[in-house]
Amino acid sequence: MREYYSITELTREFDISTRTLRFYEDEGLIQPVRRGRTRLFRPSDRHLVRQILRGKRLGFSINEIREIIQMYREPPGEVGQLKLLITRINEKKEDLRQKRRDLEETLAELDQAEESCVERLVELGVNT
Amino acid sequence: MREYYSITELTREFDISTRTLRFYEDEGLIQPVRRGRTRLFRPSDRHLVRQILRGKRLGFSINEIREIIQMYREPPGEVGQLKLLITRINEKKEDLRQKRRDLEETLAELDQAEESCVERLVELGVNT
DNA sequence: CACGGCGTTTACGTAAAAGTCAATTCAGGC
DNA sequence: GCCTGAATTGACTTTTACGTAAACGCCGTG
Repeated sequence: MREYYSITELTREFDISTRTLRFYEDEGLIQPVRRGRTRLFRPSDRHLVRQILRGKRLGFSINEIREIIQMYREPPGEVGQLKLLITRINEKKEDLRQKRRDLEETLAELDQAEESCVERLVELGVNT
Repeated sequence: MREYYSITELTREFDISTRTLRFYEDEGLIQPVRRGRTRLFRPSDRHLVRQILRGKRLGFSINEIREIIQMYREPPGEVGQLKLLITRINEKKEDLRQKRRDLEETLAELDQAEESCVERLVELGVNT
C-alpha cells in the first residue's frame, strides 16, 4: 500500500480532471494533506474518490454522496444520534433497492428489445 | 385503459410539474396529441413518462434516456442498422450491469455501517 | 358576462457540476 | 541560477434540467 498519490496519478487512474478533485475537496468530500501547497492523497482519499465516482454512476448528487460517505464514518457515541443514523441508512438502502428495481426492469426491456432485433435478423435470413 | 390523460393528471400521478412534461415534449421524448392547443396524453405517453423517470432515477441524462427509449421502438429494416442497434443495446446493458455492481457494493457498505451502529448500541446497553 | 381554473407560449433565471483559461508558484535537474 | 513541467488559485463559462413569471386563450358555472 502506497503512502501518497499525486493529483495527476489519481486523475489518470480514475480518468477525471484535477479540477474535479479540487472540486471534491472544496465540497469537503476528501481532505488530502499538503506538502507546501501540493496536495498529497492518501489511500483513504483514493478510496473516497472511488466511492464518490460509484455514487455518481448511480445518479447521486454531491450532497447525497456526502451524506452516504458520512454514514461510513465512525458511528457517533450518543444513542439518539445512533438511532437517527440507522434510520437514515435504511432510507438510503430503500433508495438503492428502488434503483435496483428500476435497473432490473430496464435490463429486462433491453433484453426484449435485443431479442426483437435478433428475430428480425433471422427473418431477413442473416446467418450470423 | 383510459384513452387520454390531461397534463395535470400526469403531474399528480408522477409528482412532476407541467413544465417538466412540456420539457420532455420539447426534447422529443413524448409526443402527446393535441385538441386545439391542449395536450392529450395517451397511455403510451404515460408509459414513456414512466420509463423516463425510471431512467432519471438511475442517473441517466435526457440524451441517454432518449437513446434508451429509441431502442424500444420497432427495430429497423436494414441489416446494418439492426446490427448497430444490437451493439448499442449491449453497450447500455453493460452500463447497467456496472451500475448494478456499484449498487451492490454500496448496499453492502451500508449494511456494514448499519451493523456497526447496532453493535455500538448494544455496547451502550440499549435494549433494541 | 365576469370569474376561476386549467392550459398555453415565450422568455428569462438558476443550481449543480464541473470545464476552461490566466496568472503564479514551486521543485528538481542541468 | 535558470528552465521546464507539474501544481495551484481564482475567475469566468458552460451544460443540463428544469423553475418561474408574464400574458393570454378557452370553457363551464353562478
